[in-house]
Amino acid sequence: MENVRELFHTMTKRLGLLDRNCCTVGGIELSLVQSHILYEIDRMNEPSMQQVADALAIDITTFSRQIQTLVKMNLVKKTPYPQDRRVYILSLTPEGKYVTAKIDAEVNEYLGEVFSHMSEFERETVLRSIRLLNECMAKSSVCCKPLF
Amino acid sequence: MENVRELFHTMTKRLGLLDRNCCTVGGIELSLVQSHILYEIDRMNEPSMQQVADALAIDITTFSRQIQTLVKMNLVKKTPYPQDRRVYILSLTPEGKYVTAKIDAEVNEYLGEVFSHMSEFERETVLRSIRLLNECMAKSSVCCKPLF
DNA sequence: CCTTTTATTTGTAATATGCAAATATTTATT
DNA sequence: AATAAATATTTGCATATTACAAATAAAAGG
Repeated sequence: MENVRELFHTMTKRLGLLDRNCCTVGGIELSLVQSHILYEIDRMNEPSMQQVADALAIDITTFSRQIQTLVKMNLVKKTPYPQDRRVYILSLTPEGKYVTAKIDAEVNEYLGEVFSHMSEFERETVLRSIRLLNECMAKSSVCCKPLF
Repeated sequence: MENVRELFHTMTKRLGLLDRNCCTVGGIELSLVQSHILYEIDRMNEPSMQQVADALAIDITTFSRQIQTLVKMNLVKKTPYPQDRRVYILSLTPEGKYVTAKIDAEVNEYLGEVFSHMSEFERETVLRSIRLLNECMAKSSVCCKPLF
């Protein structure tokens, strides 16, 4: 199957770099992990700690401390969940929303630039390919299946 | 541009998980970073410390210590470079080669399984898409350009 | 020669990680 | 209802990772 792994390796390396370069907003500097946490919280619907940690495959104890940091930075809010008092619901503060949106815009701008080197047809093909790849990864029993 | 970032986010998250799950060979447990270092050393031609660190965009001081660990684990060999005595050439020990090959096989097996959920045509399309994407990222001035 | 640049290592301090155990609360079982 | 088992989250602790600044050593330039 030729150099498939190299293809993927190159891609993830570059996308990872892009991701890393998009972690600074104004005066605030985030780690990659922190930026991913904000992204997930924004995307999920009133998630609990455990749910976000699972979605990111981060150990819950590490996650707990990361959240403490993000709360101190005033980017994340922890709300006790009345129906189950063991649980905390996570949400973004206005500042957290702003930062997350800013990062999102930056990533999208970069991706837009990358796609600007393609024709409309190529762009559609690439996006369809990634969608298909994601579906197949979800189907696969080897790795991602149990989590997503 | 729709949910492009989400598409990429999902993909990199899953590929990252796959990568993480492929770091244990026999009794040896590697961190993700260490597995990437072995991969790069294997791929590059008699690289120096600096070259590998640059390729992986790892800070050279961090890299230096990672290499010390890998040398202690008997996976990597550092050879002084006669033409420039500041430089060390990195290579894999037989054990390092074995571990690297094993990881490679495991990753490829997983990728093969993912692709098994596609038709031949889809598979070709996806691989062509990733190749194209890599080319366009290389062209882009926003992020990866200077490094690769 | 002497200064500057480059490759690598070490000092040090901050941060991240994850296992084990603690705490609090809910659910299940008797 | 009382007790046991399960779940969500936090802390203790030991280790690993990270990166800036400075040290060392060798090469290159003037």
